[in-house]
Amino acid sequence: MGLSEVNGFAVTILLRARPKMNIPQFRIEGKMTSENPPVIEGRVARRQARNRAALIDAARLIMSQKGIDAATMSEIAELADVGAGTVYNYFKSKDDLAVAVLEHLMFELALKIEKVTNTFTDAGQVYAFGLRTVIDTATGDLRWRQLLNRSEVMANAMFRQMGPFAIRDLENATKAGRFRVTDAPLVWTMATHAIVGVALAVTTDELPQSAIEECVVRLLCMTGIGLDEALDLAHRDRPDLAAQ
Amino acid sequence: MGLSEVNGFAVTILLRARPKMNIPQFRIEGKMTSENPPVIEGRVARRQARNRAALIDAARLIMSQKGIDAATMSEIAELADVGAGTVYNYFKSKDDLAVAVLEHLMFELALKIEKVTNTFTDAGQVYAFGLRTVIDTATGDLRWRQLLNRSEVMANAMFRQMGPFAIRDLENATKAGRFRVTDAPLVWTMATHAIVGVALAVTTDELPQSAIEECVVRLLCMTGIGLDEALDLAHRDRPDLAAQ
DNA sequence: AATCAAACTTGACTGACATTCATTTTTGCG
DNA sequence: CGCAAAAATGAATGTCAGTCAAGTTTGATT
Repeated sequence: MGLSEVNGFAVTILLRARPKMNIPQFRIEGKMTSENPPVIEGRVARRQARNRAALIDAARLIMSQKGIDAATMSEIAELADVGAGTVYNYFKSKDDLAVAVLEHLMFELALKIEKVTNTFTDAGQVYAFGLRTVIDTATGDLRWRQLLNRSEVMANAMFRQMGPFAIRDLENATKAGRFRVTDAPLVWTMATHAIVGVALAVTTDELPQSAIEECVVRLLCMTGIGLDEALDLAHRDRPDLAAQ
Repeated sequence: MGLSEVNGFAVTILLRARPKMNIPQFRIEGKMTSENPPVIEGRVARRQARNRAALIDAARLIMSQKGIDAATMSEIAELADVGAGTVYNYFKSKDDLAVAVLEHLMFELALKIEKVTNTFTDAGQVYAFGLRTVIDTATGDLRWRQLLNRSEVMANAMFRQMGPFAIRDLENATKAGRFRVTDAPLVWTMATHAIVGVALAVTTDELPQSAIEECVVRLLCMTGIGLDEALDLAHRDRPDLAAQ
């Protein structure tokens, strides 16, 4: 929804990648994970919130189209309808903006998953469902494809935004005797990087589509349940996310 | 061996990162994975081999010092003692050069591991030992630290250069009834990305040093042996690699 | 040894940005 | 309305990655 413009690809694409950047400074504080519009004080604050959101949105659009590196700050600024210099009032650097975009994306997905799984009774199944949804999204959603190329950033954003949920689930399932995880953050770190790696390989056709299913199984193996139980867990019914 | 010069860090470091690059063309063919100096025909060919090696060496030195993005082509060319333009006769682009550097590094390590493990009798143990060695190197060797920031490239190089060995071991161990792996390339893809991710997190102090041990265990879990067997395998005696 | 074309080198130059900063505009307030 | 502080702006700066026209080297041929 909302990908209307920029139908094909600008034919004028210059295959650029990885420029150099300087050490930046900036002013405006304030986070805003986009979920929670609990009335913002003051007109300025509101405009800033709007600008920030517009920038993230514009960046998301352009970056997921041409890739993070090929996106230029000026076009992002223009699409967000602010001056080129203004971007730096909101984000320290291009990379910082990219991180914001990715975290935004991840947080949205985390919430979507949370909404479905909070009715589940088996903590293990919650984790399994989360894994599968993330991989499916990463390989299926066009908007993610280009972003996968910066895997550390992607995996990091995934770690931070979905981590609280994932780690909670890993620990719950362990308490319930379902999993055997001693260091949940470690397992989740490994999972995020593996997911991004596999997603990248699948979208590049280095791995077949079918690897996704098996990937979920292997990620479940990492939780210390055996292969058989992992297979069982992975193949259980899974409710559908209300498709994006 | 041979890291003599550049003792500390140039204090003049400019924190740069990710420039833009164009689509390149180039001429000279020829690989040369550095292992196998089987007499190269002709003076030209020899000079080219020397240049290529010098470039990879220079790039390795500088990139592992300032990071891949912050390294500039000119300084690499200068250190390798060739003209700035010459680099492009050997490598299509900066990224291409970086890939060559990483693959070189990986191949060396793969051979080192191979040399030790080809006396092992248990295929599972070979894989386990390989995993541990890679993680130890990635987190311990200073020269690797900076390179981890481009995780996709790193993981990719690892996949390609060590993959033949790793996949062979996974399959052998499976045939021997030791592991239960149906799709070895997938498992190895997941492993490489997870390894790089964990190494990155450890060198960044986001994960404790102790995570390394547990990481090996969890990677072994992915092979379909249970947690207990994984623990057992991970804790077995491991011969030392003749230290770098 | 002299000649020549092909194969290589070279480094000055170009085009592209990311980021900065002097100015201008907007706000909030007395 | 008048001001100082906070924000926005876009022209200007600095830094490369990658190109290319001109200069060298090579080895084959005479």
